[in-house]
Amino acid sequence: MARSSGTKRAILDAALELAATRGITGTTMDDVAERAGVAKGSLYYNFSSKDQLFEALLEEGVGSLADALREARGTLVGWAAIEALVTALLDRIAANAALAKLMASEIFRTDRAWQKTLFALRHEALLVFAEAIEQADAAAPASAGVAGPGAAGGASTIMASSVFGAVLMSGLEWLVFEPERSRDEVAAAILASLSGALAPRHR
Amino acid sequence: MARSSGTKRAILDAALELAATRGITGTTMDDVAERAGVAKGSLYYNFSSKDQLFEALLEEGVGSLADALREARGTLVGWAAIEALVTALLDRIAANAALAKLMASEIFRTDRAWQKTLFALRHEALLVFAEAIEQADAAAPASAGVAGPGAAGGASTIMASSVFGAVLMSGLEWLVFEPERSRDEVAAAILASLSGALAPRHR
DNA sequence: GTCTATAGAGAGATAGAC
DNA sequence: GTCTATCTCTCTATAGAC
Repeated sequence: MARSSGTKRAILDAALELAATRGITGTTMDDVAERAGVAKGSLYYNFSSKDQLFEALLEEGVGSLADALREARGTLVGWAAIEALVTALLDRIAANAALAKLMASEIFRTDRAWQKTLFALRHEALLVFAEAIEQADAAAPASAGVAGPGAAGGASTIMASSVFGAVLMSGLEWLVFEPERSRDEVAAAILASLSGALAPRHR
Repeated sequence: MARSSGTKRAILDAALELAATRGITGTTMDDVAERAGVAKGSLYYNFSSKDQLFEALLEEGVGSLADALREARGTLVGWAAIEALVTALLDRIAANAALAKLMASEIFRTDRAWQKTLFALRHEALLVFAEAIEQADAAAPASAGVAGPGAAGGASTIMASSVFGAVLMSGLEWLVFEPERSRDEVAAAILASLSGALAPRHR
């Protein structure tokens, strides 16, 4: 469900753009109304409160992330799956930098009205990574210093965060501070850091 | 310089704790005063404004990070340097989770009064990683699909973000959502993801 | 150097006309 | 379904006593 009259969409878009730079708490309903080109009353006609507006925004944005990741992985396994997930996530960050910034700043907040919603969505997205990692980790050879397959000993959610964090931070570093780089260059750098380019050959 | 009378310290500590969960904009000067056990007037006696208070806080916290990282690296090179940096950063995140949360949520904001200060400090910390990476990357064998040493082709700041992001996100995932795990387990999972545990043996 | 009290601006939310 | 006008509360910051 997208729109009643386009107004809802305009409000969500305006709210996202503003919150990406000022943060949610720093974005006022007056700002959103002005940017969306509607009156403040219309905000409250479409959303019951500021909290509810941003919950809807995060639900829409982060909610589709897990689907996109699952689709990107498809039937791939092992390192190919990791590669696909990393580049898909990077592309999504590039296509929606505002949402990525918002995610980065909200994901570890524990006092929000929408905390449960966001937590569930975050968990779902991480799970796609964790599944691919469990499978790839089991298949890969022993890694340096740690005993064989399953190197992380069941800590696949931590490894998933690790990969997710690597992509999110690099992606935003690129978009916010080094926009002159190409997408492929950034993707290659991330994949290099994850493929052991920094490690010696003991694996 | 730490204190005039302990009041400054108490204010900074209170501000950090509150901002870690509510965010800076969501933290009021009244909250800070109450938690610090002083009157609001004392906040403005010690800091000229709310912005200045939080700038001082970030400067103190993030500013010491680069020093700590440099010290952790010491004279190590190659993968040993990366390992030392990763574990040092993880330990610092664990020791100061509040600051880590704050960093995660402020690092990509571009509208803050203290933006220039924070950018410079962030850059300094990333540089320590970038230097170690340039050296390790040049020394390591060819990585999968990409031509030999210097795999990232000068994108060492992106690789640095990648490693930094991996540690920051995993560290917070651990502290916020999976505190029952041990530090060593988390460190091992992060290092595994960076040492190529997920990649095939083509390197 | 720390307090209380308050000024003044800005925030979320609602009422009611059109 | 959208607007304008306004209510009420909260926030930053300051003034002035102690």
